[in-house]
Amino acid sequence: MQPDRAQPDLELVHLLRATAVELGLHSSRFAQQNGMHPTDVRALIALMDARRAGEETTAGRLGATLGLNSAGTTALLDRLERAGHVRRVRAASDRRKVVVEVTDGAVGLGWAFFGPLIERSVELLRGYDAHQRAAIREFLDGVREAAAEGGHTAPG
Amino acid sequence: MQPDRAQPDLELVHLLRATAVELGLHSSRFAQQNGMHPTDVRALIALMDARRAGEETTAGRLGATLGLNSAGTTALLDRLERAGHVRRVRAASDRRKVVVEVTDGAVGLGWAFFGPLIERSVELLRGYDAHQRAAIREFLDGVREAAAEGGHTAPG
DNA sequence: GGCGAATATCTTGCTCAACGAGATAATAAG
DNA sequence: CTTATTATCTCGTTGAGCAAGATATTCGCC
Repeated sequence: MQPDRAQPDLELVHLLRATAVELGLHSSRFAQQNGMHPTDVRALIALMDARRAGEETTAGRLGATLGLNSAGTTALLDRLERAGHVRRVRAASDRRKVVVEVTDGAVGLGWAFFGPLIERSVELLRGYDAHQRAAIREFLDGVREAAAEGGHTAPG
Repeated sequence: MQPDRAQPDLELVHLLRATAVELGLHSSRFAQQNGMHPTDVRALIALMDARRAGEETTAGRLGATLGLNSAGTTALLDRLERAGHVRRVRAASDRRKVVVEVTDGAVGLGWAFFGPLIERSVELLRGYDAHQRAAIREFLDGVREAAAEGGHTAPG
């Protein structure tokens, strides 16, 4: 297991890592441009993912997804609400619960920033045939699973 | 540009993002298992990358890479040195500079944790032909470049 | 060779995200 | 109606990172 084998496959693995890093930095820029912290962006993404899946997100569930304790989750929601990115709504069914709703403004902000990147990615994918897309899908899914082994943070 | 189009290409973009997130969480677990913070792991990775490329890394250069100011960089190096992951060595040519060296222990720690994931990734890649690998490489590289482009402006 | 400017790192004092512990409010069980 | 459970919030503390400035080394100039 030498660290420096000039192997084409290893180069691709490094490229995947570099891409992951660059995506993280892209999110950081979004955070900084809007006076937010990385955690705030992660929270908004988690909330939008849940919304896309048609699920309600409570404060506790969001905190668990992000790996925050209750105090941190409260502070996070305070920041996001103060900035107008989310609304706290007491659940009608169980009034202990606080359902977190993303505002339209935050959704628009996210699309304006991440939209171009997503569109560019889709455009890139159009250039490949079914065989190639299957390879991309399988490779990414395989790496994702391998990385997820040994500790699970429940997705939304 | 609706957020919820059930489009195969969009699914692949989401998969890439999910993979990037999972790789980030994998690094976080490494950090937590070794009593480190995310920044410390980023620093070690940057140092090992530089070493792989045969470059010396000074304190200032490392801080610039990570986006830390000098105070933060000093504190980071204090943590890493206290934990035995790096050594500070005054450069012989310019004794103002501090060259940061990763210890063998830290390298071993990193390989023990990230090695299996890298090997699994290489193994996955062996299953694809040149055509498919080219697609993976081009797609990842294209997304990386798109994400690296700074000029995305959010609406006011 | 000595002096001031430039460079690289470290020190000090502060801010704020996140933690632990526990309070408060609402629901569920007996 | 009383007690246990669940969901969120409050209070006090820790520590990563920042801004500003101190310290140490090198370079340019004469």
